[in-house]
Amino acid sequence: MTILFADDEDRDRGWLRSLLETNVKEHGPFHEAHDGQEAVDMALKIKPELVFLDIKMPRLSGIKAAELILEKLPTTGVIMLSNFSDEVYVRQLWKIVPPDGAFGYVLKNASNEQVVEACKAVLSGDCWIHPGIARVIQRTQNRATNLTSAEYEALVCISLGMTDHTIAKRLFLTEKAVQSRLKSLYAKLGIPGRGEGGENEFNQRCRANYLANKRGLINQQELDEWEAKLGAKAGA
Amino acid sequence: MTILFADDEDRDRGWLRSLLETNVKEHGPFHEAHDGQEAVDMALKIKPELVFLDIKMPRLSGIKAAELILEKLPTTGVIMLSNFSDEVYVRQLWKIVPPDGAFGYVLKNASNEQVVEACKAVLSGDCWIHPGIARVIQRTQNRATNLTSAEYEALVCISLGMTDHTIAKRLFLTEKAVQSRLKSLYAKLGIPGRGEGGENEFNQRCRANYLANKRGLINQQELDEWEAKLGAKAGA
DNA sequence: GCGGCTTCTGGGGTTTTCCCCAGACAATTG
DNA sequence: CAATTGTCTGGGGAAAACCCCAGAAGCCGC
Repeated sequence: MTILFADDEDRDRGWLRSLLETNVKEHGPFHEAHDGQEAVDMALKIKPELVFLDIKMPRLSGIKAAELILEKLPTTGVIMLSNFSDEVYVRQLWKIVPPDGAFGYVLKNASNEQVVEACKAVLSGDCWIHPGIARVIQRTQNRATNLTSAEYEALVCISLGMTDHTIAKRLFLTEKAVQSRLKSLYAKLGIPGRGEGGENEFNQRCRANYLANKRGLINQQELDEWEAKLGAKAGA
Repeated sequence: MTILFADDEDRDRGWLRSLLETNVKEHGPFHEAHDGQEAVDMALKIKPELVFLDIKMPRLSGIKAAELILEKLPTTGVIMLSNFSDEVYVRQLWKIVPPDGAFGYVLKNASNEQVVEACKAVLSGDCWIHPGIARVIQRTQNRATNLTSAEYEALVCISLGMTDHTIAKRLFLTEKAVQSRLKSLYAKLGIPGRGEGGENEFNQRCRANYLANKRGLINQQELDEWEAKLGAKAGA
């Protein structure tokens, strides 16, 4: 039984280590990585049966790391760890996991039992998804609530605080096109228009922000990365 | 040496327990609470010398718990644990800690050494503040960047997606007053006005949101609580 | 090949947000 | 006491955001 786990924080590595030591029979020494790149390197060398990957790690995200590992070793069991129940990540993960691969997605506020459960499931070829994410997954498959990439793009832009005009220039669109994207975005998020809100009238732009954050469609870290990307483009 | 720690997550209690067991000499059995209320009850009974409190806990937040404990037992050493480097919390904490009290503030991504360090500091009557928060504390004391409560209130409202008109009604102000608050808020966050942004024109409302989140002035959990409060008021 | 969907386009409108200006009042501070 | 700061007040104006409408191009599945 070869197990690798990757996390950049002392606390979480310690957590996993003691958890696995007491719950996995016939465990060998565990292999620990401190970031995504190290995890990939180690995985390719030791060919573990099971890999735990934190999503947020320096150098290489857990998602990317999983992609690289599964590319070479598609039968590896992968369990993602995350602080967030974010739709963004579930989305991304869905794309890279082989259709018949075994993987798990557990939130970091999971109980010890849940982690052990996920561990067993993945080792026996099943998937284990944290209860808190079940509804998220439903949403990614629902037409009426699942955002298209155009809408998502617009969402990111307004979340960064751009005006319609600025967005149009950045994405090479007309302002009308931007407004069109926003309109359908608001609709999918279920934000009432002017006059439909009764006593609670909303500023749709800001409301979209709030709801998107709440649903985990976006989060601060993701936005910061976008900001870096788009900001650089703007500087040129 | 009597030590109490309170956290609602398996992982973090496990972390603290093993950390303290290996690093604190002559430790007795540690006392563990699972939420804020339990922490207060236990503290009043066992009168610990040191208390670890997670900020985000069910029933009673760590901040409130600290307040109640310090009220009765002002000499207790308190170490707050947080996932965030949020200004909101530092602010609140500042108010309730007795001027000569010893307390610590450590982020949950701290290394094991840092926690031990904080522990020692507080036990010997010093304060220990996580490096990542030093600048936050500076900001809370800087005139030009520290928000007044009026500005903060406005910030929360726009982050929830309210319009000027809705805010005015909720807070019993004129719309002009709301705009006045927003204007100074934008200024303190350093958001350029119309025409001042050059190529990057901003929607100040949304930009304020983004920056406030980035600085930890607000976060999703806090907003959700406000939403519940203000939403209830609106329903009536 | 036909509907269905998304996306972009355009005209022409209302409301909201933000801008500049200036004044008044209370509380704090030197 | 004066000076400063935070807050609310007001008028009037420009720009942005949002509203309705309708049409056309492209892509997909049936």
